[in-house]
Amino acid sequence: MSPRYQRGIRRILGENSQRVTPQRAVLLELIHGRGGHLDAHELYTLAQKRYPRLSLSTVYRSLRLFKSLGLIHELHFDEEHHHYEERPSREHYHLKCLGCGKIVEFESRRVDQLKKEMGNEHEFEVVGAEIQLAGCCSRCRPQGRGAQ
Amino acid sequence: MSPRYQRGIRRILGENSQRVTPQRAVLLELIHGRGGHLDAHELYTLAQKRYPRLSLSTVYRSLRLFKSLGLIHELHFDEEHHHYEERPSREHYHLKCLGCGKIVEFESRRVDQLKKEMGNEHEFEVVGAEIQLAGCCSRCRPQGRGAQ
DNA sequence: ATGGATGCAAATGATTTGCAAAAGG
DNA sequence: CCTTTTGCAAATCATTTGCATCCAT
Repeated sequence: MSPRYQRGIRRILGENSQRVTPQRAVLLELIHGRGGHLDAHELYTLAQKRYPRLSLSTVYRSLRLFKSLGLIHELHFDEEHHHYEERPSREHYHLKCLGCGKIVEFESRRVDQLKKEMGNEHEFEVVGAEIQLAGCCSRCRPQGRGAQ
Repeated sequence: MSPRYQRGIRRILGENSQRVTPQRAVLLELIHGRGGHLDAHELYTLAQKRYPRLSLSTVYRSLRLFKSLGLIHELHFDEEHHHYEERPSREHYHLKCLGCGKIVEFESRRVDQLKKEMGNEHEFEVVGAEIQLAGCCSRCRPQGRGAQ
């Protein structure tokens, strides 16, 4: 998409002696462009519109590569498959509505405190946190807002 | 195992008009007895020692039932399959060592604060949290202890 | 040119399901 | 008894892999 992003891709792949194929470029652009939390199949379907010869195995191979290079994050919701998002500049977490599936991203200083605290308490060097809060958004509650 | 636990199982299954089969009893006792975080296959192998006729489909069917009754929790680590634990009396979270795979359970008031805070901020009624911290335990670091 | 990347189809791993037989209440 | 549950095998879904061909460098 943006030439700046294209350059970034080339640099990171190149530094790791990975080739920049059109398949990889399309996939990265999709993950970058849509802020979404796509799974492999959604990504496959979307990417095929731009590159019809694309195969599903390439999607999986690319996702594994991107993950290993730290370009993307894998999310583990309460499902049988994973979802993916661009690696965020700052670690963040997810709040998911059990009614409509809407996902809200959030950050919180409390999590940093939690990581530090648990690291000390259990003698761990904590390097990452994955948090999914589950709940019901205002649209999915009859009242429309408020607590309870 | 304990007759008290047996009675608990019978009550909960009975109230939901679910039969108490030896297969289910063995599985629940395993999940209850071992504090572990077993996956379907581990559970299958262990349960087969006590009930050799057991089939893997029954394990999966039972896990789905137990989950739907709220008897167990499903954990989503960074793997292709899930793990299970007995439903804890109080919600807790997990800290996993990337070196040896050791899992430490923890609770923290900070998480309750986080849930409340995010609920207000995003107009969600938050009903649950799943948290996995990843890190390196003292045994898996050369220094043996201390931070960084 | 040439080694890594892809497409395809087949393999694998995790989980679900159809169905007849077994068994809990 | 009668309905639910089970075991088995086959089906399904997610993901990986072997291999001949293709293509980015």
